[in-house]
Amino acid sequence: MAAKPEDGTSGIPTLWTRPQRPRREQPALSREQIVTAALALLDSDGIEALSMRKLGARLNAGATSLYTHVANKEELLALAVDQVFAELPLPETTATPGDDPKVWRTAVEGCAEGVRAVILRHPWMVSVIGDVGMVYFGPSWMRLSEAFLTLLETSGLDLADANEAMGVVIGYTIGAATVEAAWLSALAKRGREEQEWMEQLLPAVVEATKEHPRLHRLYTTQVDQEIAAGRDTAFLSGVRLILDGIEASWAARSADRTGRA
Amino acid sequence: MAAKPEDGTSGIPTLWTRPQRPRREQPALSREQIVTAALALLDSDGIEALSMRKLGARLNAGATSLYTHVANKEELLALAVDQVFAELPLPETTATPGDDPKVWRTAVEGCAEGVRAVILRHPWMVSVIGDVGMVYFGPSWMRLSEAFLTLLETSGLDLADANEAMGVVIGYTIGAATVEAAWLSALAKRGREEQEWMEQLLPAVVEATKEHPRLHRLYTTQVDQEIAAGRDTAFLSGVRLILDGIEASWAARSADRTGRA
DNA sequence: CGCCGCTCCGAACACTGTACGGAGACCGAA
DNA sequence: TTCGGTCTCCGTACAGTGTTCGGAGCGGCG
Repeated sequence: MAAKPEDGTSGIPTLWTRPQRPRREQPALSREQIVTAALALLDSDGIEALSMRKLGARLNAGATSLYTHVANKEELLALAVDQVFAELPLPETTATPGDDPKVWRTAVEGCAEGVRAVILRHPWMVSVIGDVGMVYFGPSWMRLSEAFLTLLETSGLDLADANEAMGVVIGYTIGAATVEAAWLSALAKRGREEQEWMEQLLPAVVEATKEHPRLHRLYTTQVDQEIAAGRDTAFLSGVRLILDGIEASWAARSADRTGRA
Repeated sequence: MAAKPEDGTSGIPTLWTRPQRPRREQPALSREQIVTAALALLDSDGIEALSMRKLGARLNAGATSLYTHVANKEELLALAVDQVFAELPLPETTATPGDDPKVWRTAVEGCAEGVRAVILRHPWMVSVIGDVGMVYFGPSWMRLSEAFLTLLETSGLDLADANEAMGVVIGYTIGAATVEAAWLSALAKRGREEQEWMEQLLPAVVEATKEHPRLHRLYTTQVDQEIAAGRDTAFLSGVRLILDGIEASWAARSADRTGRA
């Protein structure tokens, strides 16, 4: 009875009104294209909005067409994560062993802040980072690691120490950003602003912490200034704390070496 | 024609052969029961094996019965996560301000190791921790935080500093454990042992790091001793690094206070 | 007795990821 | 030119998924 909408043909496809597939100038779909479209979808509508069908539709393609360019949804997500890390500017690596610690410290701080920012900018990453264990062998992440190690090594650490230091800084960064992003996207999902949510939730939390005096004090006195802007500086001072530790143990170790020699 | 298997009745249910619902001695299903069953399923078969139907089946119940005790799958997962953190022994809080730093340091180390261990013991947590931002208001986590803060505060930090210190340690712990667990469960999903996977994958990775000299060196020389046992000590030394930083800035700050007074 | 509230659940809905087979387009060889 | 092969795209189909809804059986209360 009714013709399909948007079709312009009668119900039964005849010889004359056949779909007329698009001419193939060039493959029309590419892995890069797919990944960037996926990224756009993820950023705008979040992780649970990404389905192969919706993604296909965005590219004017069928869902199953994607599978000629990407093995899996999982692989697609891994590619997306790597793509995100590609945004990061690499730390500059101009430090030399004699330098003021400030030089490499600020470089490391900047790097950590960059990773955190990238995660907060794409909050869906936290629901994905646990599933794609192989990201750490992706090209973008490798580039970043290499630059990071270069920075630390040219500042005087040997490779093993540099690796350890990187592990600590990156570990902290990922953990802190994960916690923050989880919190933020929990808020976003419920469609609240951080401020007003706090106003509504805090009383309940405070009530629930009757027998946790320290948490109670924390929430009643601290939290107002910890919101939003406070998170940035809190993160940064965490990094600085870690850098203090690294610097101290580094100093101790190189003193040990020279003292022994 | 064929009667349903296991049914013992003919095809059409008559007055006599009616299902005979189980008598209701007591509600037969409870939130706790559901959560523990979910935990068992998650631990044995991983995150993607948990579906409401399978979980129901394990409890000799229909899938939809679960919804009278739990609002969502998401809420169920949040409960499971909280349940897992309930496993943790709380740190002992017997430190006093004058004590040898070793006292609170080892307590903090133990606490961090506990959190990490719990995550590694339930690797599915990492695919879930990013989605349930509210865990940090769950009772178990609150208990843990309170104990942690108590420990630090009775050791001489004021609450704000204690909170910052806790943030750093916990952040690092979650991040490091996330990375480890993601890696481990990526291995597990492919059904390989860590050792043999390394043997197969490493050459490829080393090959892929031709233009990343530091990563190259790292993988060719370091990795063998970083496997398995090495990860524990690597994590611990990371925590120690952080504690160095905390202790230093703590000393500096209290010196500042007494000097000023 | 009727009525309410609670628990359990079968059926159904709207979607999901992905395997498969086929259709058309391109290209190089015969 | 024609033929075969390869590559890309995709309609269909399958085996699930989370969740809603209406109803059924039950216990207890009036």
